[in-house]
Formats: sequence, C-alpha cells, structure tokens
Amino acid sequence: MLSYPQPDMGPASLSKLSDSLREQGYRLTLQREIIIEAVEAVEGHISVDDIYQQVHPRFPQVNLSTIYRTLELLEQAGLVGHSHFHDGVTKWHRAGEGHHQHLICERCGAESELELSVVAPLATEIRERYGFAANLGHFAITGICQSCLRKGEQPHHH
Amino acid sequence: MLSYPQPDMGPASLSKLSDSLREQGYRLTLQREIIIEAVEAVEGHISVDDIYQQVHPRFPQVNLSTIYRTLELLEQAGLVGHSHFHDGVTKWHRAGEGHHQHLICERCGAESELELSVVAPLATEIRERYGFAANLGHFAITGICQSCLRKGEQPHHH
DNA sequence: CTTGTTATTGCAATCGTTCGCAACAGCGGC
DNA sequence: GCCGCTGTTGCGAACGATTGCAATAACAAG
Repeated sequence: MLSYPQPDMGPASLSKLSDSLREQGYRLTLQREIIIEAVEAVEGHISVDDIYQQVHPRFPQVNLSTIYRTLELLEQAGLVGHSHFHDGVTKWHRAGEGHHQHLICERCGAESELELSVVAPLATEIRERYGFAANLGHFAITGICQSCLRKGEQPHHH
Repeated sequence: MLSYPQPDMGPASLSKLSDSLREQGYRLTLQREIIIEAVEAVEGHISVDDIYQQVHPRFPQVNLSTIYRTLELLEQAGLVGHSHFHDGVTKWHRAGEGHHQHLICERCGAESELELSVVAPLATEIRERYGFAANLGHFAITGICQSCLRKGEQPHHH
C-alpha cells in the first residue's frame, strides 16, 4: 500500500478499537488505523469531513470513500455510531456508553442528545403501572427545538 | 406558469392544507396544490419519489426540486412532518392528528394504550432542561409486555 | 382587465454519500 | 524471505437531495 511514514505508532499503541477489529477478523490496514485514531481522538461527535481534514495533511492519498467505508465497518462491529444533524451533516461517535436518546426537531431536523437519566423515571413508571418493560433506548423523541420555537414566534417569509 | 388543465378541483375543494398555506401568506400555486393533494391522498407515509411518480403522468413538468421545496415549506408551516427510515429513504406524512401513545410488545406485537398523564412529566422535564417542546404523541414505546414477561422468565437475552 | 412587484419555479450545477471495478496490499502458508 | 488468496482501496461514475439564478406566474393595486 502507500508507504508514507506513519506518524510513529507501533503495534504496542494499537487502540482498543483496532484490537476489536482484528479480533473480529478484519484486516488492519494503515488507513483504518489512521481513521480509528481520528475517531478516538475526539470527544463527542465528528463528521466524515472533519476526519478527512485531519487526516489529509498527513495522508494525502487516503480516500474519502475509505473513510465512509471504515466508519460503516466500525459501526457494524459495534465500535462507533452515527447521527444525522439538522444541517444534514452526519456525525460519528464512539459507541459504548449505552444507548443515548435523541431529540429530533420536526422543523429543522436538528438532533440532540438526551440524558438517559431524564427518561429513566418514565420507564419505572410504566413498569409499575402497566407491568411493561419499556426499551427506551431505541425510540426517538420528536418535537420542536429551542431555536425553531424562537423563530416560529413570527411566521417567516422571504 | 405552465397552463396545463388542472384535473378539476375548484376553489371549493381546496384542502385544509392549502387553506393553511394561504393563511400563512404563501402563494397558492398549481404545483403546490398538486403536491398537497398527493400528500393528503395517502394514509401514513409517502416519499418524494412516490409523489413524483404519482404527479408526473398528469404534470410532466412538475420539477422534483419543487416537490422537495414544497414539502419543506409545508413542514415549516407545521402541516406535514417527515421521518428517516432505516433504508435511508425520507418519508413524509400529514402532521397534527391525535396525541396517542402506544406500548408495543416486541415479542407478541400486542399494542396497548398509555395514559398521556404518565408521559406528561417527561415532556415537562425535557422542556425545562432542553427548551425542547416534545411531541410525545407520535412515538411508540417498544418493550416487553406483562404476559410475555411472565411467560418468558428465562428466554433470550439479546 | 392591465400592470408591477416579488415569491416561486425549472434548470443545471453542486453537495455529500454510495457503488462498481480494477489495482493493490494484508496476512497466512511455504 | 517469497507467494497467492482475497479483503481492501482509489478512482470515477452515479445517486438522492439541495441550491443559485434567470425566467415566470401569483396576487394586489389601479
């Protein structure tokens, strides 16, 4: 493959994500390590383009589609997840940390996260009143977000 | 504009959605009426392409981008909403209608209703903490119902 | 009805993402 | 080390969705 000098990162420094990939029988390529490193370096969310911007200076030849494919692979392996944000940008984040809950705006499509602790009391209540074990990890709450509420006070025209 | 004969639909038959649009100060064009008609004709969800397929035979010149823009307009006007399905397709539906909450069992498919009063505190909490006006009427809560819980004390985890 | 203003449309370019395919490289076997 | 199988990559074309812009039509006013 491309033989650029790798910014020093011996096998010893291989991350958990890399290890998981190998254990699942995938090949560990240079591109994948680079992309994984970028994902791991970030708190919260990161877009494909963010990764590309970060990787490109050091690895001019790493292709965009490889980033897309690697992220998809990591998601299938359960190592990362993604969300769609209001401006249409897709952002990725490390998995783990359990299922987070999303608030999705019906108007602008903005997607934000919701602490599970906010939702947990509802699960308890439903369990007590109906004997129903709710799986709250997998539904989205829709509604109207703060900024659209403000904008929506007076109808907008162009 | 294009002067195709309109498939007979006088002002008297103008829909609620059309009325709402006009009341909000938007112009009522033939294209918008056609698109609105298509949305109203459908129970449940419809994709942009569904609309295009349905409209195109009668209105060869109605442009795809007009459909996109009209749906976006209708959503901002609060008349329709959209969801992203797991296959990536975006689908649209009429907004409004009743606030009903359902509990759906993942095992047996049983569907029961949930008092809104159980859910209301969550809406308040979300409003206070995130400034987000949750529309809890349109999400289903999945999980495992009482009888399946009893039957299946041992069965599957994940 | 005619006119003027301006929102709306059609078109083509564009954006972010996916896909098909030939070239290539990781990894296990020699 | 070298070889070969096959998973992976880079490239470019294609896809759904969006946007800029000039032409056009809706609506109000005369």
